[in-house]
Parts: sequence; C-alpha cells; structure tokens
Amino acid sequence: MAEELFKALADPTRRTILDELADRSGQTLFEICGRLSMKHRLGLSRQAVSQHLAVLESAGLVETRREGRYKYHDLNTAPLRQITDRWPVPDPSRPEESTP
Amino acid sequence: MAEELFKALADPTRRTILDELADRSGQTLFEICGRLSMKHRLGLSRQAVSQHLAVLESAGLVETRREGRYKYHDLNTAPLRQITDRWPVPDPSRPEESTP
DNA sequence: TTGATAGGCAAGTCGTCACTTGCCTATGGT
DNA sequence: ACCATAGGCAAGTGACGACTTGCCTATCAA
Repeated sequence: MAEELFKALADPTRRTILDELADRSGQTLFEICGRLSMKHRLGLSRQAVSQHLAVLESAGLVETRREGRYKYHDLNTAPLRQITDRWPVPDPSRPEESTP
Repeated sequence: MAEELFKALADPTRRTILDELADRSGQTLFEICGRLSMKHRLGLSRQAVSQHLAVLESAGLVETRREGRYKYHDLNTAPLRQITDRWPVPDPSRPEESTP
C-alpha cells in the first residue's frame, strides 16, 4: 500500500493532476487533459494521462465514479496521512523542545 | 525542491533508512548498513546505502555532521510538511463536514 | 443505424534509476 | 611509519517506468 502511494507521488505530472483535482473535483479524463495542456503546457497523450490516473487510483489518491459514458475523478487525500503517521512532523509553532 | 523530496521517498530502501534514523538518530553509514542487513535482510553494498543517503540529504530529509572520520546522519522530517500543505488532509476525528 | 464522443487495452521504445565494481582519500590507533 | 577503518568518486549494467501508437468497446445524438 505504501509502495503504491509513494510511487504515485513520485511523478511530477501525477502531482499536477492531484493539484487540478484539488482545484476542481469530479473532472473527466478529457477535462484533465485540457487543464494539463492549457494551464501547465503539458502536451501529453490521452493515454498517458489515463495511465497516470490509474496509478493514482491504485494508490487510493483518486476515486472514480461512472455516469453513462463519463467517468468522474475525485481527489482523496486520506492516504497521505500515513506519511506523517510514519514520520511525525514537528509542529512549527513550537520550534523545538523535548516533550515536557 | 518538491521533485527531490518525492523522488527520495519513492524508494522503499530509502524509506526504511528513514525508519531506522527515526528509531535511532545520529547513525553512521556503517551502522545503517548493519541495520538494513540485520533487521531488514537487505544485502546492499555500502555504496548503495551511501547513494541513498545522498538522495535523502539532497531532499533535506537527512542532515549530516562530520566528526573526525565519522559522519553522523540525522533525520529531519520538516520537508514532509509541504506534502500536507499542498494537499490538506481532512481530520479523521471529525469524519466529514464543511467547516461550520 | 450511423457517426461522434468518452474511455480502455496492449505492445513497443527510450530514458532514468538502483546497484555493483574498482579504485582513491582521510582519520585514527599501535 | 604502518595498517585498518570510515567514507567518497566514477563508470558500467540491468530493470523498471513514462510515453507513444494502434486498435477496440461503450454510450448518446441525429
């Protein structure tokens, strides 16, 4: 599970896809292709994006729902929690000190 | 910066190294090699581990300090914060609801 | 039914990455 | 001075991953 999560995050295009889904949830494959092309100047084929979405879905970061011939993609950030669960990040508001 | 962070996290051996540094901070290269070999049955060469540490250091996840002929490695989880800053993770204690 | 739209499957190419091997530098003990 | 220990540098290899190309299926509108 962790393996797929980190593999999914390793690619910059996939991270951009997550950004776009965070900006607007429930996009179709073609909408995502358009955003990557227009906003980020990424000239990827439709299949490339589709493969990226499959990787993100297998990591649990993207969930899909079918309606007719459309397939909508939603962001799910819950899997990211296991990262900070595994390596706790100190609170920046309390710079550094041992737990009193 | 983000690129190096996620690349660093992408490899399972590097994640195990982070685990070991979280368990015991300030280890030398040889100590880490020993732990990977004994606790995780990872038969890596010393150079392989050294290269992994270099990747982790360039991501800011590991910091080093030299003392004599020893080089100690310390974990720094602060860079992980940019992950949850970029894609906010919902609080699991309040399952789901719009901010009231 | 035909055509257009939205998406899926599979093989092939090319580059990147993890790891090894071999040799070199530096510090410390005796 | 020696030798062992701790670490670094660089080239070579093998495998995996990103992307393309080509073809196929399914839904909806005319």
